[in-house]
Amino acid sequence: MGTTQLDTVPEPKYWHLKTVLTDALDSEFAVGEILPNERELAARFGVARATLRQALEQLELEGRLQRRRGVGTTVAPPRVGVAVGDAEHSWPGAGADSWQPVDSVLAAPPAAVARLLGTAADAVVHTVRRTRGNHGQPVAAELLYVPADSVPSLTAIGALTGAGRARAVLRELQRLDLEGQDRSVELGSARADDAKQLDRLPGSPVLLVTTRYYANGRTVAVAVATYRADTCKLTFGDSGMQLLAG
Amino acid sequence: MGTTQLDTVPEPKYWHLKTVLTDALDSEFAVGEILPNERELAARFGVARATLRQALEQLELEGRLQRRRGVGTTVAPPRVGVAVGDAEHSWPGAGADSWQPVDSVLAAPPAAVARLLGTAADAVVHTVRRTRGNHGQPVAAELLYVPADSVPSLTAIGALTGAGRARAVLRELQRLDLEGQDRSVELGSARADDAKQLDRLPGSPVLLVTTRYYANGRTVAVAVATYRADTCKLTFGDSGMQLLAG
DNA sequence: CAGTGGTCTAGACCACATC
DNA sequence: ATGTGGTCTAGACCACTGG
Repeated sequence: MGTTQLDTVPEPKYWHLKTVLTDALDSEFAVGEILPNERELAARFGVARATLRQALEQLELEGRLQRRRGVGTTVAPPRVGVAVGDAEHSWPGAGADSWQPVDSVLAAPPAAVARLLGTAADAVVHTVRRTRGNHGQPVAAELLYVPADSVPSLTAIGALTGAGRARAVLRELQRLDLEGQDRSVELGSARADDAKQLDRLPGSPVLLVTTRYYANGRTVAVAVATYRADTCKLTFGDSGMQLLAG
Repeated sequence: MGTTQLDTVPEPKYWHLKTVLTDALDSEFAVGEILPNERELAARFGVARATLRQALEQLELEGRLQRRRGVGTTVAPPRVGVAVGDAEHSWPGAGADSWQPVDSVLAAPPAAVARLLGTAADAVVHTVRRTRGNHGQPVAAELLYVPADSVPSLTAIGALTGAGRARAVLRELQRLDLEGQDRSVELGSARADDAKQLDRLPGSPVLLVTTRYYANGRTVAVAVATYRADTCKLTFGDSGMQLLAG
């Protein structure tokens, strides 16, 4: 007789709290405004602080809130769209993009990267670090892995350090004939060094964008970019989008 | 004298725990194996259960673990690559894809979708629900929003229900001349209904893929797909990738 | 039924930012 | 020095799965 499921499972408190807070954020708070502190919010809703925090955590995950230790919890602005596939098949650092080279060293990449590159697990490769900003805020940190034999004409690099060395590697890469590239996006948590560059705590959720560059019939470079998941919305596709995107 | 930063900040316990567990997963456990239960693991490491759970949570976020209430915590298989941009510019449901239409109703879309479609906030649109599976496991749930005037020749739909109705809407859409599309990817948390379809708890982390379809010089449809963030790695780009991907 | 993970509490102390 | 969010504890009970 079609009893629609009423008096069904009791909704968890933190889940209900989340909806209440979401509505409040929509109607009563302006972007950038500081919320009451966690102890007061918990008291106001009659829950333990840990429960309140569980709700805040989800809201931060959804990009609605921003929490900073020692400061407070603020209402986050809508996520910024960050173009990831704006130009089809282009080398990193080509033209004027929003990336900034930081430095470069020779180091053994993580096992997963070595597998993609087809190099031995302990082989060292050029490792270029870049960061990407948006309106003054850091949004991404990237490590680009380039085996030495991908850029054979790169010589006399020993004398270079820092950003200069990073630029030298990118320059050599751009001389190759890019045959293709592909990407994957997955969820991860920020490693300690990336977290510092992104101004977040270690372990905060990030979007990992892995790009593989093909030339000469093989994989010549792999880039792993770490985007702040709380503030970023990655955009792909036709250039027309950014103009219309809300 | 180059004192490398020793006795620096005390690493949080859950962070250290995560590292230890990660190493253990790499060396001592096989995919699918069941870990000791949380109370025992906590005791074994000499921490409170809540602290242990904080570490497990992150590992689940990274796709290393899978936790199921009433069952236990198991070692997760590597993330499956799910093609999102495999075919350039194609209508949903065109050809043989891994999506399965579920049903379709007329309903008012969320405000954010209405904004993308350029419809009034309370205007109803065709809302098609589809699900996507991979090796028998559900990986994504999608809601496709199609304003009625995007498919003017769609008539006599009132008699249809369920999957048949969903297919009818998709069929009409495919008759249009697709001019372009673009996508965005962001982090979200699963709504209650999506969570049920994905066999997850409400609030679990998901990747939201928003696709916008252009035809006749305007946005004719918007799709919001919800992918399980714990098990999915979204792949874009050249078709050659999937063959080589590890 | 017993055992699992999920939720919740009421405290405590710590790291950090700001004044 | 004060106030914030971040970490941690030791418990309790609930919801779910499986034999």
